[in-house]
Amino acid sequence: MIKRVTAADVAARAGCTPAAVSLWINGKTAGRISDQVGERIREAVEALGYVPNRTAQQLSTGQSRQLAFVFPDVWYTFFSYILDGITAEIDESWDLALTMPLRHEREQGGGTRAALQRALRGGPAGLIIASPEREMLDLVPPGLPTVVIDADSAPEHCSLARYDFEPGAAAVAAHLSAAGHERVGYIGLDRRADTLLTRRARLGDALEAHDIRFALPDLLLDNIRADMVADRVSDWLTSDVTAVICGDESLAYGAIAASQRLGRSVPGELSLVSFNDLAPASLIEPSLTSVHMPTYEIGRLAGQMLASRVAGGDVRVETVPTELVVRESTGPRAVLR
Amino acid sequence: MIKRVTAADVAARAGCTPAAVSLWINGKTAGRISDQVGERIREAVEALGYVPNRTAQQLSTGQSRQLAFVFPDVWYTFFSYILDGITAEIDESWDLALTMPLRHEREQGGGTRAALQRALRGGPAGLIIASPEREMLDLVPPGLPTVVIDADSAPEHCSLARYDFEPGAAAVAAHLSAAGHERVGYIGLDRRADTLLTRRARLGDALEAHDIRFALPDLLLDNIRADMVADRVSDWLTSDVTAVICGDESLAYGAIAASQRLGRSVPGELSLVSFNDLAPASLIEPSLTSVHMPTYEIGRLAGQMLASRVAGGDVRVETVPTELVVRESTGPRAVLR
DNA sequence: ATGAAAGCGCTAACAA
DNA sequence: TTGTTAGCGCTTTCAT
Repeated sequence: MIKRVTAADVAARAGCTPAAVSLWINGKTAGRISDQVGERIREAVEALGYVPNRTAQQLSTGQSRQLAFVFPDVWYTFFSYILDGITAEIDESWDLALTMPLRHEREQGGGTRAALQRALRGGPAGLIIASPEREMLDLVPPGLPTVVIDADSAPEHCSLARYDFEPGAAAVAAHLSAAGHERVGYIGLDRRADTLLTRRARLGDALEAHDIRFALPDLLLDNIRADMVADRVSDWLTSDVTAVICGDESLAYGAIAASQRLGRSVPGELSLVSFNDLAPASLIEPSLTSVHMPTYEIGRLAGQMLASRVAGGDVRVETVPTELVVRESTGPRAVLR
Repeated sequence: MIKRVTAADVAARAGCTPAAVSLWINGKTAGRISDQVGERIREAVEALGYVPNRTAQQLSTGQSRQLAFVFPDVWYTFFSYILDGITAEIDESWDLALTMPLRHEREQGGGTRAALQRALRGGPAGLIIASPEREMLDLVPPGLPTVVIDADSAPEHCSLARYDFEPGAAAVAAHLSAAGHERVGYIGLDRRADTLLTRRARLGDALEAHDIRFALPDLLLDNIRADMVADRVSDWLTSDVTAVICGDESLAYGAIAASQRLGRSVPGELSLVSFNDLAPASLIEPSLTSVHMPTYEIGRLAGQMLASRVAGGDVRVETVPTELVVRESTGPRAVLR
């Protein structure tokens, strides 16, 4: 760490004690610091460019001004939306420490537990965990204000902001059914995250209610890079299905590419639906029919919940609905050769 | 912060002093701690679940295990690539604290200075700053190991990893010239970042060498959201130009949408080129002709440079070339009505 | 209204 | 080889 100006330096210049500087800095000046001394301190702080040492403050008070945000993968724009929501709700007195699996941790699968552990050792005052995996949440110290985003459930002592996938999934099923589809396939992410498993489960229920069945075993991928997805999809996709549902938007881009490479046009010869619906969904060609998840909103919600929690408020659980946005990537069931 | 087990607790149980615990924890046991005491400490640490308090360590040693990464905007996937590169080069003993402008800071323009200040008060051992603005770098304390990414220049005491835009820009000019374009327009981002200004400057030089001129005043935007970009482009684009160059890929998506909305097909009636070339460039329709910037590689480079700098190595400056990737969004000059 | 002093949990220099 | 002591920079309680 770099040698910096300390409260003692300021005190020396202002002709008072470090304690007075502390009081003044923290605005606890009422009935404690006279105006003259206050003014001298102000001048000295200004002149010396004094900035309190957070580490010392933290050690002294036992309170950190750091909020930690743990998320599984840098590659999902999804987390940009959440982050944007969170930062809209917290003020500049907080430090936001983002923690994600390191590259080698990700390569050997997951790494989110390790990421959480690293986040914890920074001694945060509050914690936000996005799209956690099953085995992670038991690491969260009870007593640490925590909000979990995008999971079915969380420990008692954690606030929770989650999606209700039921309406979105029901709409997908109704939409595909109306278009005559009866045999579909599912492409998912190979991670044990609540949110992913639930999307699949709600979808399964909804499709069953419409007598639509999965005609291929699910394709589970561990990577969302479009080119890698495209390769795997090419080997998997057969003429057994007339529609494919992707558990996440990121997978759909590769699926579209693969489908076209195989000579099956979208939506002419294959319909494609996804979950997530971020900005690119409406930009690609064909634009993507997708279950919209209000992600910026859930980020704001999480930010609010954490702020209130850290301030001593109660644990809250909020659920926001999803809905289907129909675009160009779905159409009537193809007549198969 | 949660009440935790301290070294004193461990010492009490092991029948030694806190100092011995510290030595043992830090592996400085040679000739200092006997095997018997060491074993008792090990047992006590184990039984009590002792984890050293980072804050106290940091205050005591003056050394933090935190690396700070400052970047201007969550919305650029660009930074995901960099982050991916950085995390490939650092090990788990480091905490990586990401800092970006808060939402309200961004709204009133920039906020990157504020973000840097927030990063600094965490007392990082090293610093990476991506795509800085002109007035930021003077805030960096000399003596703090720092690497600047994606800027023309940096203070003496900072390492620098930058792009050479000259080859990319030259290729753009040659490509457009060969296709017969003579009048073009430029869409940029309204931020005083070196990288953006330099892209524009190198492009200007290169086009001039090919007698291609800017037939419209540059359109400078403060937002990269495709829908907002599209609106502004619609008002700006005229038949004076047959090709448009975007300073960043993110702008091109909106530009394509706007162009098509105005009834000018791409590339039939308008050619489009961008800088940056991230994954979506090859996925959208038409795929984007773009100046490729090796961003993951520059992230790794930065990670290496910082690691070596923190370990006492020298300041380094590295420059990586850019190159044009020709795809579908450019074609022969349109015959204008 | 002000100053002195203790202590947060750890490390490092010192003495024993 | 071990134990003691003095800080790191700040906050806070207690005298003055």
